[in-house]
Amino acid sequence: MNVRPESNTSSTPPPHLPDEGHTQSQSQRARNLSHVHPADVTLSDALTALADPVRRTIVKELAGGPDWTRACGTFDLPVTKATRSHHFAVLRQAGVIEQRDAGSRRLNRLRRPEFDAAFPGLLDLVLSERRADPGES
Amino acid sequence: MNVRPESNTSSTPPPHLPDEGHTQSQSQRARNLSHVHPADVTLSDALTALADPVRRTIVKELAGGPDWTRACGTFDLPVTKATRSHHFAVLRQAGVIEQRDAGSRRLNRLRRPEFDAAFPGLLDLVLSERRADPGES
DNA sequence: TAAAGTGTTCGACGGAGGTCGATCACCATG
DNA sequence: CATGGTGATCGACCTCCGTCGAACACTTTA
Repeated sequence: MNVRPESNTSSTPPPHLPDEGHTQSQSQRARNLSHVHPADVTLSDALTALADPVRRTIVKELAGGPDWTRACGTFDLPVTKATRSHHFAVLRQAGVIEQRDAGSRRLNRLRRPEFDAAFPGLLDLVLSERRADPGES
Repeated sequence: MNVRPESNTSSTPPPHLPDEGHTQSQSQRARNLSHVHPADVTLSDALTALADPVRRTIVKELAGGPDWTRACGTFDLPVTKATRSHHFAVLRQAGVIEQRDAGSRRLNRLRRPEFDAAFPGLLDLVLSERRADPGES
């Protein structure tokens, strides 16, 4: 699963449009923010995305509060901001989260209903996992 | 996830006993056959095991027939028997399958009820995935 | 404009894991 | 006992990916 933005070399164009018909005042950074709808995500990518403990921590923390209330930097993760940014990109490309720029910060939202529709029970499985577990593989 | 048999160096001994109280005539090869109950498997290991497309093919083929009817060599997989053996070991250590020796062959069984109890919906997700998909990641 | 805060990108590194050929162990059959 | 079949094990190779520091881009605030 390549995360780089120029890796959109898929043979079949994705059917789900980003629904950004509004030519609203969009920040510069948001232009590089490509999203993938859960319906266009393979099971391989979904499982791979959620197989990482750091990414599951993000998902669980995100589910603990309302949408659009957590910026990337507010998560308690044992990695640097570079790795952090990487994990958020993977989750975004796997259709797990949605991101939106708010000033200099990037707010997040768990795509609960869409992802549940595409992979029923998978998010519940992650959210029912007990917190922390620092010694796991 | 180490698969080697001597890697049983876990700090906490697993609670689920293999239930092999029968001192029945057991083949020599079966002595090296260590199983892990799905209840003792972490979500990380479960997701990692099912994230591989070859292993998901095994699971899907296994679900297509009755228990104990498919030997390891009867699966249609695009890998050599060495890699094949590796994947079966990973699935066994993740509590997904159970294996039993029958003569010179090793028969397999999908641990449907136990695994469903430990990770509800996960197997259904895999089994509902469309077959083949040779070009996926 | 300068400085601080937030997040991404880049290049590099290291470990984990999927893959293979070769070999070995066990079982069945002649 | 010899042969063939099945599957595990070993060592090696190679790709993928999680990780980091450094640099960069954008935004806000002083």
